[in-house]
Amino acid sequence: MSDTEGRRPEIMEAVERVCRERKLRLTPVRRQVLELLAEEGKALGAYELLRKIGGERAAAYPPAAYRALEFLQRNGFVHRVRDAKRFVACSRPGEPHDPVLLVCGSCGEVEELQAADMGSIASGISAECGGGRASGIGPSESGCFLETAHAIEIVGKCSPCSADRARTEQAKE
Amino acid sequence: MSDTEGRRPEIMEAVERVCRERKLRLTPVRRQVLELLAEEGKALGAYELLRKIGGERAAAYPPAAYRALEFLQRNGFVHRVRDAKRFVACSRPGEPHDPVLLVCGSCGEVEELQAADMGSIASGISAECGGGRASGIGPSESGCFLETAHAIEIVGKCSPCSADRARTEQAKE
DNA sequence: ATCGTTATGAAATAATATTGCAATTTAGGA
DNA sequence: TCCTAAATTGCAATATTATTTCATAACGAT
Repeated sequence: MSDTEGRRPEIMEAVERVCRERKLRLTPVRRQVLELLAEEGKALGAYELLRKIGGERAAAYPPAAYRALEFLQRNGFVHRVRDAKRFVACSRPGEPHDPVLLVCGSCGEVEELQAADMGSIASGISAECGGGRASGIGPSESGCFLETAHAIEIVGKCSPCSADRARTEQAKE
Repeated sequence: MSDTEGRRPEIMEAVERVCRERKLRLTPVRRQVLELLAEEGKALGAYELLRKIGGERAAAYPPAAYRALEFLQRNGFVHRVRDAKRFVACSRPGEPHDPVLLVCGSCGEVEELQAADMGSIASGISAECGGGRASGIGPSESGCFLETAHAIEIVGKCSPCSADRARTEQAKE
């Protein structure tokens, strides 16, 4: 169901390697947050993580979670799912890729796709001003638009939720 | 700079027409919220709108804004910019289109593009299960993913902010 | 006119996220 | 080894965004 479900060891290993290479400090809190996300294999909220990492006490200390998440995000180990106000472990930590997050508007499930074409379109938008306008995206009025590390999110309805909906509609008759 | 700047009359007229056609109730609060968004021509937060629509009193009453925004959104007159936690008037109210919102991560400016190819890729993802997989996006592991009315957002850096950044970098030398 | 639906008023509170400052730890150079 | 600058953490307070609940009012179709 999820991209990272059951891949915790693999993901942790990859992240540890990257941190060694880039001399990043994967401190206990940061590691724990990442482990939780990789383990669960789904998007979790900051306060959900807080409750998990420290019992009652840490639950009252939001910045701990946000700081760890900020670090993990900045280094490409975690994606922030803005639509769902959640965070999800990256399925390809450290590797260059073009993530597209499919967010279910009903249940909040998030799936990470790798989208070559989507990425190239985004690059088209974000390429040098006036250039790279392939793919039918028109010129931006405000000119140049540089893409950052943010993932593109697409909100829709996942398979189980679509099924639920169909069942509900049917039940109405 | 913005898509709707200076287009308030045009937009209001279009929305009024659509509401008549579809028998939607464009009540005073809803109209006022839309007018503000169309007038400003940029994305505004719910509490910003609240302060504008009712002085001190209404400022204390969030649901008024959220309810109006929910109506406007549901009917395609306003886009919710989740990344920026803002709302922006749709540049093509009532018309079928494939909006892509370019959100500046620095200043929060939002620009609405019409993206035929982006739209078709999204449709590819969201088409009937197993079908419509053009454009290089692979099949979703979770199967079918139906697109909703949500706009796709791409976060980057707008032209002025890029210039600011360049100037700052230069200043450091 | 009345009934069901839809919209508004109001208070409270939930959920998410940030700021500022002090204390500590760490990495790297003198 | 010691020192220093930078990064990280602890902690309190608070800001910002969004929703829930219940009651009242307006609307629109019969």
